[in-house]
Amino acid sequence: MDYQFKDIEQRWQQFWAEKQTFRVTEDASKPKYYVLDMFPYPSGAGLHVGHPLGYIASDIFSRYKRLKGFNVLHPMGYDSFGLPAEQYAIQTGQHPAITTESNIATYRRQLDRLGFSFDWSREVRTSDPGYYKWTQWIFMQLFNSWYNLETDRAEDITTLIEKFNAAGSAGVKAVCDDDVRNFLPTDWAAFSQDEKQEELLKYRLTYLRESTVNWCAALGTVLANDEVKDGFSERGGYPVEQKKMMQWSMRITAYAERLLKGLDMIDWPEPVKEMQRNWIGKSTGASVRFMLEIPVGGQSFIEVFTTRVDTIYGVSYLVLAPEHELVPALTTVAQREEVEAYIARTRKKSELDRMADTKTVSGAFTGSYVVNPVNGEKVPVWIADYVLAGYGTGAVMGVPSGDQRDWLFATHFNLPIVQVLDAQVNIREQADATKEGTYINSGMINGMVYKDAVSYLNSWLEEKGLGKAKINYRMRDAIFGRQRYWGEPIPVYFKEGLPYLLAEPELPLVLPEIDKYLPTETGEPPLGRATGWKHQGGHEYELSTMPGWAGSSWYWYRYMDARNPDAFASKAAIEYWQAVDLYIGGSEHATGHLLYSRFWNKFLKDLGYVQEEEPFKKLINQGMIQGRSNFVYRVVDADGRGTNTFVSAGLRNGYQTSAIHVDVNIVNNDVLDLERFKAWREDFRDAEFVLEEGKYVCGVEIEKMSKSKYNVVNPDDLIERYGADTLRMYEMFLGPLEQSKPWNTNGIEGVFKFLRKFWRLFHDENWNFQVSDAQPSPAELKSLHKIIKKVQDDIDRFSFNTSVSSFMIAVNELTELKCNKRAVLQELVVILSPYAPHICEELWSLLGHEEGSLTQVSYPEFNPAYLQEASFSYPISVNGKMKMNLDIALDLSQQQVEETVLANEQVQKYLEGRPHKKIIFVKGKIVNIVV
RNA sequence: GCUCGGAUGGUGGAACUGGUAGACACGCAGGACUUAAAAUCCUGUUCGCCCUAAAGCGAGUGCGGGUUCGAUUCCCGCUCCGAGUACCA
Repeated sequence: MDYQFKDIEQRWQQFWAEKQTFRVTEDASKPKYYVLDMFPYPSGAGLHVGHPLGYIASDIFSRYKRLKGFNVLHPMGYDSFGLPAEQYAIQTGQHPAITTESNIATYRRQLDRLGFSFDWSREVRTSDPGYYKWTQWIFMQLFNSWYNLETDRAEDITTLIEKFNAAGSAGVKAVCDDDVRNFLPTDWAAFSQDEKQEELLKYRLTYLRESTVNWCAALGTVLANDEVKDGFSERGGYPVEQKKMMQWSMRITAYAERLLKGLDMIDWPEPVKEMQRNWIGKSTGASVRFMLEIPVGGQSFIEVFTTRVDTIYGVSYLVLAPEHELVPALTTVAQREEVEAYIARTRKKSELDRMADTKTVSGAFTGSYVVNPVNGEKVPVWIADYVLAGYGTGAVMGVPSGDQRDWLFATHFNLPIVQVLDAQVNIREQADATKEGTYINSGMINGMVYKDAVSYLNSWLEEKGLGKAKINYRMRDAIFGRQRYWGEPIPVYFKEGLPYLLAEPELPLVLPEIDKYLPTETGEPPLGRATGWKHQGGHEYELSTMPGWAGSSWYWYRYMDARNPDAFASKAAIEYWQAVDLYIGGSEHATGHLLYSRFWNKFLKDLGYVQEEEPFKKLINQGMIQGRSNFVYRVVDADGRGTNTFVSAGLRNGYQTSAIHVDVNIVNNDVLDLERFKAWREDFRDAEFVLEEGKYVCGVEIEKMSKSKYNVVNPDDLIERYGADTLRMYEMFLGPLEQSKPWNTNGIEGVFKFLRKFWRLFHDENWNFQVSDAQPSPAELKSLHKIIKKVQDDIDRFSFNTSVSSFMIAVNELTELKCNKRAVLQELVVILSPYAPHICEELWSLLGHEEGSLTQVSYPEFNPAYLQEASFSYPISVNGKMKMNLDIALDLSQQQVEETVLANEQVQKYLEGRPHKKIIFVKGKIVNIVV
């Protein structure tokens, strides 16, 4: 029979499901390999053709690894908490759980049709109470932990209490809030329970604190920094403003250094690592105290952070952020009006304006002065919005000669510019940030070089108590609460305004039913609507829920032991599977999911629950699949009204037209199917066309794939027409996995033809299955062993597109050779099976093997002997220009080759009688005659 | 502005450590089969010149230089496109 992909694919998908072919267990006799896909949020739109790209690649890799003898964990699940289902619930009243459930069913059906080798018995859903019980449990561990800088790891909060008992706050080096109290052991003992809890909260790795947050009024919730892009929410694009609120946060800053260092140990794309480095934003410098001339507001100094302490003799002013807490106290009566006006002005500027407008210099003088600690000079204190309240101390020292922003500021306000290094040039024109040369005008460091000056100043400042070396990070603690319904409830209740954890047996704290998915009348989050939802009937629960990234920050561990009711995963399972060996997903998660996951992983390691410092050993970002839109051009009449006539793209310049998106599914190779177009929309029924060469050619544009642009290509349609094996191979054939590219269905025929041709190798001209047991010829073995090696090399470097080409070459060669030898074809079936599993299973069983045993065989052994040749057709070039080919035996020496080449008549013709200077000979590669 | 990635035929792309540029496929053109169409198969297809044709000659991997017997590949300088990031002191 001809290649009946529909029957074949249905049969094997059913077979795999019934026999649970891809179910894995921890098998100590085999090496393990963990292949993970970023699990999807099940949106209502279902999968488009771009989504499976990464899943296909990871599936090929998983199947290949199995053939190579690995015990492969390859699971799939759903990140099923999230905003869209909740927005839908607000509009329709439908419970998000119901929407989510039906979306998951659609996803599952679509995934199943692609023939993936997932172990579905390990499926997870983040919105399942059996799953989020453990998300809540991890939250509780974080609440019960603090970060000890002496041991450089998270520890149980009890070790902190012991330290307080033994030596008070002085005995503790921790990552904590800025406003921790100083106390003696006796003070600690005298604190009330509430006071103790309040103090401990400043140390916990998840904590409640009044913080400035990104408030998105339209979504009714706060957002983390990575969920905000250019002042708008990443989801939905609504405006975001700064607001002070009591919020749960995660002390991710405690792990800043380890998150940074860990990047050097993992095999990730450099851009992702670079983005994380920038996000963490480490800078090495010093904090320096400038004493106030007159102490104000209980403060006697202003602290600045600088990366160039060596330029401190060049300071001609200090600048504070307009929001800096000392500004009101520092402002003198004479300057009050100007300062207040300036603050009012900056406040009015939105975040966006402030970012867009980086050119204009602005600021105001407070009227106060500080003293430069190194030379006792009087330094004026200004405020300006180029200093950010949120970074460092919110105050900087202005060194106009070394920093361009300071230079612009000083020039604008006529402040002095002092040269500090003899190597600085042109500082009248612009700042020179060089570190070269030796110091001048710089008191005690005059004549020193950069390195010495920095360490000298740092120790001098530290000795005097006026400053010290300091490392600063740009990364902030992550806001962890969301004022939304469809997320994990935070397992906390309040007593006397202080948060307390639930007891472990009370988990999971299940999301309560509510009447409407909106905030309460008093502005509380939706959970405030739940009636009678109180801890043990008395205390208020926390009403915000966890953010979207909570459930995805540890899910790879749940796959290891997905149904365990007693632990997030058993110790044995974690010890066996360890970490993810290959992780495939989109680069949009570079600073969100991938950073938070690394953070939680390190935390779980500190507590001894997991062993690996880094969760994802190798990461690959699959490229985005963009949409490719097609257009028709409607002729517009003199009044600007659309007519009933559509002109082909090549002729549209002769007309006044308007471009209309046309469904890409009724266009083939940019040629419009006229009948289907007329049937597509009622108003096009009587359409008339101006054709070119008898065809209507559509215009093309690359855009995002979306319904409104009619450019969505659904995998189901393609599977219907060509089958899953064709689609799988075509998606790989499109180009390198990591490259972004527009989807174009043109060309899928080529892959389909290939599979038919492959099928035909096993059949005679009447489609009867027929293979021969005869010995393969050397040419056939050569083809086979070429592909054995090629595919193995390609998969090892994730170059799936090139293997598809090689398969085509192999099948072309074998067709040419009329090869139907079992010994060759059988091996070929194994090699192709990761790419096109259905057809290969079918042929495998037709070859007489036990059904389904294809997944247990080994990848064929490569034998280089079959590729060895006696001679090679050398390209002969003259002065590096290829002229001709010449067949020469491979075992000849350089001298023999030279003689052979020079003796050749045609070669002599190219030399035109010129004597050769030398002959370059690279065995098996090239002969180059230099004249 | 900074960081990263990219640029190869009409199109997607290949060329892995410097060694025959354009594999493989799409599209297109021509042909076979067919009453016809579809499907299938065969041939050609980087560009230019020359030509009935065969053959030949020249140019060619964004642009300009360099290293080398030899450069899509390495180095220097630029142009354009894409992504991320942005007063971070």
